[in-house]
Amino acid sequence: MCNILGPIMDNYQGDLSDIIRASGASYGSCSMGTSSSKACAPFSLDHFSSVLEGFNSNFGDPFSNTRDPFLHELELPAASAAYFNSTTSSAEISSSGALEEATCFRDGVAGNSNSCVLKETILEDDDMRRPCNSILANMIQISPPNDKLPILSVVDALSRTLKPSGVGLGDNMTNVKKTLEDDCLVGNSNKKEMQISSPQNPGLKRRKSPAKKSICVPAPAAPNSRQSGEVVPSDLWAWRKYGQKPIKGSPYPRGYYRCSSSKGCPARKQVERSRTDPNLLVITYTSEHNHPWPTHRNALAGSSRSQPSSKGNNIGASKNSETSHQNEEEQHEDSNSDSNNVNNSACVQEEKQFETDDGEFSDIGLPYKAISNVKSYEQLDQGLFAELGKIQKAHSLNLISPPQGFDDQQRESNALDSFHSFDWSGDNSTKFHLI
DNA sequence: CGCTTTTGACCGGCGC
DNA sequence: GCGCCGGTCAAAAGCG
Repeated sequence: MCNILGPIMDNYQGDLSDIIRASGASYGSCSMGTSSSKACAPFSLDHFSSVLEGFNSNFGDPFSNTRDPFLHELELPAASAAYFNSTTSSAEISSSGALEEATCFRDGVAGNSNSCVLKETILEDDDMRRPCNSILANMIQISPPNDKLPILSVVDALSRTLKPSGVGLGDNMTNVKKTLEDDCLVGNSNKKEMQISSPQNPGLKRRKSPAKKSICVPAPAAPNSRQSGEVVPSDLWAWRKYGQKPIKGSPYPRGYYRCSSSKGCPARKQVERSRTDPNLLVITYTSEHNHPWPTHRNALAGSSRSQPSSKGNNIGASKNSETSHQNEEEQHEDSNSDSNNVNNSACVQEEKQFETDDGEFSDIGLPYKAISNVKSYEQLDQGLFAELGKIQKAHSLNLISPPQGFDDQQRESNALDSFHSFDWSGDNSTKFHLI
């Protein structure tokens, strides 16, 4: 499962940010330690901190600023996207460039929704057919090659950026490079299950639209659980719900949220359950924050309101975990007690693997030692995510006021962001899932 | 008081 | 032009 770069590079048609995101997935997969993670090299703590640093600077979503350092410089001519499930090597391709619906994969295990997909959609003008880029957990999306940036230089840059602390990743990157040489640069992009539709779609006309990124995460609670409300995975931004609409073709309404951290912030997000898998939430981020991410959430009042006494059709309305840690804790407790919560069970299983396997990563630099001795999974969570929170907190200041020497290379490191804009300290089922 | 959620109304884009 | 649909607005009410 760790070897994510393999299927990517076998079919590589993307740009640097794609590779970096792929590496982010690999990072997440490897460092958390599963039975298959031995093949992956550990990352240094510096790298991990950089990853955390990069999480929060723009979108509330995990991949907000990953696009900027590269895609803003590159004018990619076309877009097609592949969604990889590294577990099964299956892939779906989309060339539309527009987000129709986030695709949620399962890893083949019934009821185990630990595979998440993120799509990024950038629609800027009528001719714009830019790549959709994303990874989350073991799901990877790649996009077409950029003829202005040689792929090998992309890999070189990635090799520098990843700062592997061991030899394994370096070897992996070498393999990546070789794979690119062997496959991609000679135009062999049709492998495995991958089906790449033509990126050229001259007749396609789209209206102007802000960048959109969509992420699919396990729903913290089933719709029919004790809490009728949608529990949205929390991130570090404060969001205010401003609307909810039933969506045609979906039995679940879509909630509309805007950033309440700063007045006038254009950031928006939409949250809805996947119509194909109610256990998954599709979160679509629109526009970017125009302010640093908040050091504290200023949205507390009214966030812990009790459920409405009537109008039971308000799926996704009565409880919002976005700004309420109390809600998150309740949800945590709820999901722990819900034996039918398949997401939770999947998470527990992964954490158990991690707990018994931490010796493999004693030199990683991540706070594994603090985790290794905990007894319960809850303690495991608290230990890990408390440490992550410390790192995150420490680096938040840098985000607000970047230190001198915050150069392009560091931004590249930040571009390796991945997962932490979701609240890792609350709901068990919404945490970053170990792979 | 300041924030939230809820929810019907409103608006604009799009297809016919 | 009309209807559908998605996105937003704003008033009402609740919470801390």
